[in-house]
Amino acid sequence: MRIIYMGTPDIAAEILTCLAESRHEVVLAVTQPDKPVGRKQELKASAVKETALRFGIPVYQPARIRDPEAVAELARVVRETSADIMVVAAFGQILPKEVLEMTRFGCVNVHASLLPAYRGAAPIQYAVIDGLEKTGVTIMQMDEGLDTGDIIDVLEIGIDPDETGGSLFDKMSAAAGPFLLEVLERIGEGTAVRTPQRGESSYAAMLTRETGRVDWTGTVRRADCLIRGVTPWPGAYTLLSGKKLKILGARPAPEAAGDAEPGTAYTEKGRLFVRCADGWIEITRLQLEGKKAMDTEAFLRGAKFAEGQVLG
RNA sequence: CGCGGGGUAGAGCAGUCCGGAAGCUCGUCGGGCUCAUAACCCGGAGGUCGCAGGUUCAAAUCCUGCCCCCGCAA
Repeated sequence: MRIIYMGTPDIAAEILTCLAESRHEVVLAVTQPDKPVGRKQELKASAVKETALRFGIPVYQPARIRDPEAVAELARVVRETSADIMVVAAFGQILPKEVLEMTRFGCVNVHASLLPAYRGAAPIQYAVIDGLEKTGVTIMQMDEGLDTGDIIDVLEIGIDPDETGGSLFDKMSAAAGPFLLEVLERIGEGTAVRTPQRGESSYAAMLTRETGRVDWTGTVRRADCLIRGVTPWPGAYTLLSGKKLKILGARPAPEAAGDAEPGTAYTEKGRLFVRCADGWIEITRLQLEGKKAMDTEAFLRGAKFAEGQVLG
């Protein structure tokens, strides 16, 4: 099939790679405009743009896909390339009806959750934050709502006890491409079955940096899931004497005994434990504002800690 | 010119404001104690103090320029 692809971040780029290497032809990659990034505010291309350029696929970066100008451009490409379908994965913009109906097979979306749960921007991280045991990839026929279209197929993916947002991202990225190819096959043959979404829906809003702030008054399990879910982005953190302390690695420490106020830090032999409502969590790797990331053991050699110090 | 922290022994830090012998914790090497030990005791090695200039009798410390790392913001 001739495909118009829309997507932006890493996961979308991996799926694009899979398509580009398949027998299908990607005739255009639509992605978000380059954005200023980093300390120097240099413009950076999205992962999808970089991948598209690598495969020699034309790139289109409309500020708003709903603008008449952008719709007209897409229509032109569809006409000139006889594109059959649009595939959308983490694109970041809502498509107008004209675009949805522009090609023979319409628009299909690859979404990283078992819909209708976790519609929206951050389904992967929230699956970990909420402590789920499984999630999945859903491919659906897009409609005008936000992740509300009819389901074509789902692929379940297990979440490990030590899963992080990043590791789950990798698992889903790797699984999504081949799964999509399979589904495209059925769509092309006309054997794809579309089923309305059933069950209770939920919404996974975009993560902000504040999402990563650990609430030590919650349970160990909640803190553990949150830390893993927001790792490596936006990253978990707490405050140490008013400075931001990133938590890069942590694990529940059921072996640690004793009670203390939530947030109390306890150090022993190069290890650092923090008290939650119902137990202790060990921080294994961290980074203080302005400093490099390091293992807790190294950090504690600098002896910045007073015993009984409270974090948060 | 966005704001801010930092570059000192293998690791993590103090010392810089108020120039005047290079320190701390850990690691490492050797010895001792011990049934034994990641515990304890004694001793040792290891550093062009990011780079280049300048001021000074004397610079990690003051002045100038440059390089690199990181937090915020976006």
